[in-house]
Amino acid sequence: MRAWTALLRANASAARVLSAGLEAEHGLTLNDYEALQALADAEGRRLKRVDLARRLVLTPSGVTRLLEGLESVGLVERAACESDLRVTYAQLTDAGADRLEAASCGHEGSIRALFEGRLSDGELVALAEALERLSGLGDPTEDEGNGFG
Amino acid sequence: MRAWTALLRANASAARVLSAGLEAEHGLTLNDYEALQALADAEGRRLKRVDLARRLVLTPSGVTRLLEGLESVGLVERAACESDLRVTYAQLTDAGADRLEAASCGHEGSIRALFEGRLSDGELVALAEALERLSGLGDPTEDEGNGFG
DNA sequence: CGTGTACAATTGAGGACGCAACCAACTGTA
DNA sequence: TACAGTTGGTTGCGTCCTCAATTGTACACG
Repeated sequence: MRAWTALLRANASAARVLSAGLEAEHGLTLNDYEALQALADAEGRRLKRVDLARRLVLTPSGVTRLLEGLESVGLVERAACESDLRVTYAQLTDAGADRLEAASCGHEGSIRALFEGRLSDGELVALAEALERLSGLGDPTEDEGNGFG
Repeated sequence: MRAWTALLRANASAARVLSAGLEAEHGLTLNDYEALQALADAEGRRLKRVDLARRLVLTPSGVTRLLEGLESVGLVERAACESDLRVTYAQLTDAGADRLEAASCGHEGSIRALFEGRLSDGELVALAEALERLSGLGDPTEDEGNGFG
């Protein structure tokens, strides 16, 4: 998760503004964008749908619906898993990578414009780190050595 | 906005857990709770609907629907404004104050339990302060001298 | 080799919320 | 008084997301 992702979650109105811009210019919602980015960062440009859900802080059903849209326009496709027939990978297509590439520059600029002058780089990092530490709070599956109990 | 409110916004799963508990025990969603609290804190225990919307980071239509529920169970009622016939106040009733009182202790305990061990008090304050500084980010009505521009 | 439990993914139903459009009332200008 | 522009509030509609239930597969255990 990039540094500012958690900050956007805390700021509904900022997220809306960004999402609207992204949608107008590239036909992507903020969640679409983050899904593409998660896939682009992943090994082989693909992720199990369950893992993508965790990464986006969505339920599996939310991911199914999110990917529906991305699959229908060819930015993501399904890929089978050889070792486990239950899992379906979400695989970033070349078109998806291109779209992400096209959107990322403007998007990151928008983010910088939003945060600039409000938060120093140091603060941004500290904040993101602290929020990161809280991520998964309240998640029933949270036992990944978070320095807890 | 209390210190942890912004932190909950950044943590969807934690917010869901709290909301579920609140709903099971007191019949209130997290937003219901925060609306009651905003009214309880306000002068005369009442707020213009527009102001409540800003406080809860909701649009006016969201507030209309949120208050629908609270009005239907008698926790909030409508009150007219003498000087401006357009405005309707959301007025906390005695029942609403009682319900808030009943819920607050357990709720704050739940929050403490969630955050405890992850964040020191100092970190909590620093984080909340920084998030506070970002609040309203992207809001078109943001011209309150945020050191921007 | 069946049988029970766990898990990935999807589907149907419903909730929360934003946006756009709307109405009513306030304000300033002439 | 007449009119335009702004603001408070509500409603219709669409979107996104969760929850609960379901299907198909994996894996342990007798």
